[in-house]
Amino acid sequence: MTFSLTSPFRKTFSNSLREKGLRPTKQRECVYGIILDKRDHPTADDIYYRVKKYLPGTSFATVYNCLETLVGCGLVRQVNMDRSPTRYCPNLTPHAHFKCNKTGRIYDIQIDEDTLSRMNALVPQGFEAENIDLSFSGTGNALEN
Amino acid sequence: MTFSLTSPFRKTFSNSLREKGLRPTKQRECVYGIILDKRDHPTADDIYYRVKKYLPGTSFATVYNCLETLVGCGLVRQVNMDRSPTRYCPNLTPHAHFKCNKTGRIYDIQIDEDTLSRMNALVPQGFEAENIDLSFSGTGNALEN
DNA sequence: AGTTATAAATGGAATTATTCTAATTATTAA
DNA sequence: TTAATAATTAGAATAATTCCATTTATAACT
Repeated sequence: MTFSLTSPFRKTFSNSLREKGLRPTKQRECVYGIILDKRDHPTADDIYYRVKKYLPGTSFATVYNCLETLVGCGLVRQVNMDRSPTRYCPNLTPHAHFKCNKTGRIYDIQIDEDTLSRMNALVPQGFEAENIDLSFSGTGNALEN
Repeated sequence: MTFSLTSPFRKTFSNSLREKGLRPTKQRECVYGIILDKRDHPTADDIYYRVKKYLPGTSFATVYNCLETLVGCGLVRQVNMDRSPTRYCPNLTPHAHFKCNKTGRIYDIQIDEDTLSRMNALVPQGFEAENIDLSFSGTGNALEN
């Protein structure tokens, strides 16, 4: 059994790939579906084991390849916190991340327009920011811990 | 020949270490001096080769050990951009980093109090941020490139 | 449908930054 | 000056990721 995207996601998925002349393979669909599914910022390793349940023949290289492709198409984003393994996130709105040092869990934090533009205003003349990255670490939601 | 800190830095250096019951060794002084010297955000690798000029017997493990110690004492800060090697920075004021994708160079960007407090205000109730990290990447200072 | 050209997937080896380990050397306190 | 402890050392180990050569799947064209 393969991991099937629901219709609107499937459309976004194949359109984004086709726009770049790339093929919507079942491995790519599965990886994308898994990232959309739990939204728990899984690592490549996490994704690998989840993909295996649907497509047992999948290799690590494929997971990395798929992730690179999905990132390249703008379908998912990489989240890097310090030197820990890269995590993947389907939330494409401007947001920051908060990592709880106790649980390792990562939370999305929305950034309002005003704060976002202030942050962008920090960039000096002559510099052109393509990417902005804001992250926090500390102790997470006391209620959940 | 060893790398000697100028008097005010040397004092900060040995005080910070002694406060934690750690020894101000020549390797630690050298690593710290090198980070203060060029302020170009060197990697452990960069630091290793620079240290070797002064203390040829120094090993990689020592460089990593020294860096860990210096970070632990709050004398230097780690700068992580994506998955690239960790860089080290003696600037302890609140500041962001800008990485030029063309040259690889990293620039410090000051963060004003107002913007900083707005960023901190993004953290939701129940979360306690110990660390905040803001970084940009894109194309750097056109005049310098 | 069948062929062909090309893109993607695969398994395993290689790479890279970093950490660990056990033995040696240096520093500090008594 | 010695003893206790901390730091350094060389090299092995690890972990995440990338590379490579081969096989398989996909899409375009008969």
